[in-house]
Amino acid sequence: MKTRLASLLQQAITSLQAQGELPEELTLDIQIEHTRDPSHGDYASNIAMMLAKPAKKNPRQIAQSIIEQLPSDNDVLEVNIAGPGFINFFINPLSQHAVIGHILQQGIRFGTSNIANGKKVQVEFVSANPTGPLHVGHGRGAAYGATVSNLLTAIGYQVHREYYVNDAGRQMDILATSVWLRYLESCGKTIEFPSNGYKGAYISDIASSLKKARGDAFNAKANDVFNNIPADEPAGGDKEKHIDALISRAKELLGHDHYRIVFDTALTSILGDIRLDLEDFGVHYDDWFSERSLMDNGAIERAIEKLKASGYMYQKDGAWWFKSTEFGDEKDRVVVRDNGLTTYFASDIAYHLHTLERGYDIIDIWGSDHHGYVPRVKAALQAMGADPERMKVLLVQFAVLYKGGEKMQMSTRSGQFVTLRELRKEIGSDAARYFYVMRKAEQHMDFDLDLATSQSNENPLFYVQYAHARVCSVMRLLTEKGLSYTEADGLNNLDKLTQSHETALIDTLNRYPEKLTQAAQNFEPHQLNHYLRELSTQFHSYYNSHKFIVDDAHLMQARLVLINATKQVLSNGLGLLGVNAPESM
RNA sequence: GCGCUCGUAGCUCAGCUGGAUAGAGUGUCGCCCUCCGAAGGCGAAGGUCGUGGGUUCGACUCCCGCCGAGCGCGCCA
Repeated sequence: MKTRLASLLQQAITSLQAQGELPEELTLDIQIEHTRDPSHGDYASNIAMMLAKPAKKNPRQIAQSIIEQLPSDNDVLEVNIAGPGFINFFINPLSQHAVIGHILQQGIRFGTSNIANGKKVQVEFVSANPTGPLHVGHGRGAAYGATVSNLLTAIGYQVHREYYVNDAGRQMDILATSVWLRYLESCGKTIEFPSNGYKGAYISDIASSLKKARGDAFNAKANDVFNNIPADEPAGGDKEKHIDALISRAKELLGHDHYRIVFDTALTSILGDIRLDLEDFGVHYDDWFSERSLMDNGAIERAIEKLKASGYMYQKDGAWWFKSTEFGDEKDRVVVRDNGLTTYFASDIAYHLHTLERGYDIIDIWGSDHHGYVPRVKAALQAMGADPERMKVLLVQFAVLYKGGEKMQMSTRSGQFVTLRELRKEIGSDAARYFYVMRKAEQHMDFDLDLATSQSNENPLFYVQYAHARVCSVMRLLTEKGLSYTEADGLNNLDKLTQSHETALIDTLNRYPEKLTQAAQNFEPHQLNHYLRELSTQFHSYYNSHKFIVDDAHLMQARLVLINATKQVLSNGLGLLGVNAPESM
């Protein structure tokens, strides 16, 4: 309907231009919006006010001229001027009713489109270091990324969901060493556990399963382990130097093969746990991309060569630097360290290049604490001749957890955090998925555990699910009464739906496709979330003021057709959010 | 100090990319079940949109200053 009205306006303006009433040269951006106030009609355009300046005329006068030139349309009942120069359109309610038939006919596909025309895009999200279980902070990125992926798919993108696994680097070495030290403890050794090691209970679990599977294969004497290791922080030393020395010692005492076994056992165990967690959370991936594979197959080396060839690399203090400042970054960045090892940045450059080369545009979903990282990656892509616009970073603020009114501090290292698994156990996947995308992603979010766990009506998810279940309940009752539902009959009697509750509900159903499109294009699941809330509100209100199962058979079928269409849209929307639409509660 | 993000009802947050009288939920206070599920509905109260300027027909929205919050500023990832 919007595009139809825009086209009508376009025609009117064109003929006014031909008559010399409006200047020939105009850059038109015809905006049609839904009115907020029903007394302003169904749709409104501000085009007359936008034309006021170039035409050097009073907006109301322009609006009058446009209306006079407007081609007639059977579904446009009335057009008038209001306020400073708005053009308000009143639409034939019967034309709005047609949406009900569309919804029932298209079913789960209603609202989807192909406006992206199959464009390939990769959404990379969560990608937490496999050094521990996912916590509630990761949960928001998971829910957001999965939902954004669903939304993009719904408007015709070919979406590739990917988890970038940081299975290389120092953090992983710290993990492996932490496991090994716990393993030594399980062998009866007395260990002073490093302050910078991973202290979670899951480390000991991995260590004891290693002990069970391999016996004493990795055993060592405590003296050999700690001999000549610089002091830890509590002992007045440097915790970083302490842990680095322990890593070297672990590699030395275990030898390459055994160290690798400890390392891979830890990695496999934790990553397996993460995968399971995400699956249970309804978050699915097309690929789990290994950082180490980039090293093994030479992709990092190739990327570095490409950067060097671009002329934006230089050597200083024994390291290779990338001149990211040339592209607006705050400072230049090290790509190859003076010890010859590549940085995480180098891996990331190779990873992004690799993705672009496979034909995907990139959507990275990162915690907002990584925002400073964006310019350098874009700079690298640009230096290598790629279009940085093909990479988009969506930042997600961490949710701050509250319990008993107290803010909960979280740290993976110390092992003190609420895991995603615990959260799901307490409030269920549906509530967690819904809660996480209730707010705009870059907005700080307070996640009140007491509220979410209260299972009460304070939880907005129940409200939406309840609307869906209520329709199902009505249909069950219909059957119990020995009555039947005849869709065709209902669709033939839509003109009986004239109550204000009914026209309002139909109007909201009409908005679903554009709402979905908008939510997808702006990467804003919360818009869909709010829409579903609004749709539910109108349904509940309708439910309370009118009975659906009435004596007038035609009216009853018309109403049943309307509430079934509502149920379909609720189900479609909840589905995109990764939430169940229950038949009963 | 510099950079990014953000300040909207008591609380948690929307505000359709510059439009008409700034909206929801929650909380508080009134009502509504002989009735398809009251996990519901109807109504009331609640605001200097952090603050001071600017841009224009028109600003919560765009620009600048200030105040306040979070994050970032490693040859860590």
